Amino acid sequence: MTEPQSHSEHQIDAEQLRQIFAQHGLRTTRQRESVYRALCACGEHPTAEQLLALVHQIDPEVSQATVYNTLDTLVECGLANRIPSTVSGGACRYDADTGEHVHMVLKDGRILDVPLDLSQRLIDAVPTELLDELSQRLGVSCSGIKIELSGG
Amino acid sequence: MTEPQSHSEHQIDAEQLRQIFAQHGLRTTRQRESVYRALCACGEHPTAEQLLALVHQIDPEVSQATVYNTLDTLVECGLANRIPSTVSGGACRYDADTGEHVHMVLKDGRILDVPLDLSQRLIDAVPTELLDELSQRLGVSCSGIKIELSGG
DNA sequence: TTTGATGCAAAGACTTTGCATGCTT
DNA sequence: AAGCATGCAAAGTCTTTGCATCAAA
Repeated sequence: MTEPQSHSEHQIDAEQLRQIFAQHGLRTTRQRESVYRALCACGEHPTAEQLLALVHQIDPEVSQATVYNTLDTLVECGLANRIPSTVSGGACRYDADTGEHVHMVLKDGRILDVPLDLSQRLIDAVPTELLDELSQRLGVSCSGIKIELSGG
Repeated sequence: MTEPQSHSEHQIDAEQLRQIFAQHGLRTTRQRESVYRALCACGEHPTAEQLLALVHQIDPEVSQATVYNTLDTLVECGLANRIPSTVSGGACRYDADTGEHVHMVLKDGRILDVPLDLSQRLIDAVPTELLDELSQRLGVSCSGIKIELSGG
């Protein structure tokens, strides 16, 4: 029934990753590659702690601090998204799929991806003219829209 | 231009508040009333720390721990909403307006309310049939939808 | 009077940071 | 060789909790 989503079929190989890091003035390290690979391979949206466990399966010599630092790096490079926790003080989750898509937050805290076609249709359903009107009335420009579903 | 929103013209008086607490098996205390009043009076969406400062203006004898506890209580009673921070480890913000409305998160971390009429139109723009289709495909029922805009 | 609620401080969860060492460039 | 990145542990931020005291019902 609940088939796992994985539309982040990592289109980024080692060489492209190196280039992206370089474009941001960053070095390519074994740890950064491991963290990124583990995140891409993970069907779910892991917390930093869960991700460390996954990373250790392929590279035991990575510290938790480096996972945190690297996740910040990946987010800055546009290689990952940070998903804030919905509960007080809860851990953020991370997503290697930076394409615009919708999440569904389950009661147990897990987060499912909404299939790309449905995500697109949901986002497209929001009329641009509403956002324009809003920008005018609030006096600030609207630069993004995020839709989040809840379910269980 | 950027006129402050305040469509939470606290429709709840002291007596109604008491009743709501009672319905949840909770006592009405001076601290709970103060925290709720301060939250309603606050045009912005304060953090727990900011709210303590506001509460102290009308009732200096309230502790930070009680503000945290009371905010949990208010959320459970449906008297407030918790808005998770968008940054790692950031403080949650709270909103006395529990009606369905859209938030716009500014780059500086502040959160604006989208005027009720626009919020409604944004939410209504999402087609129900898409959510139905999604529920079927993911095998979970969709119980809520949240739209968040970003701007600055 | 009987609990539930508070205040304080300590503990807990999550994340960041300082510094010496190592590795990428 | 130069300097960024790592690992470790400590510190920092936000939130919850244990326990004695207080107050609502």
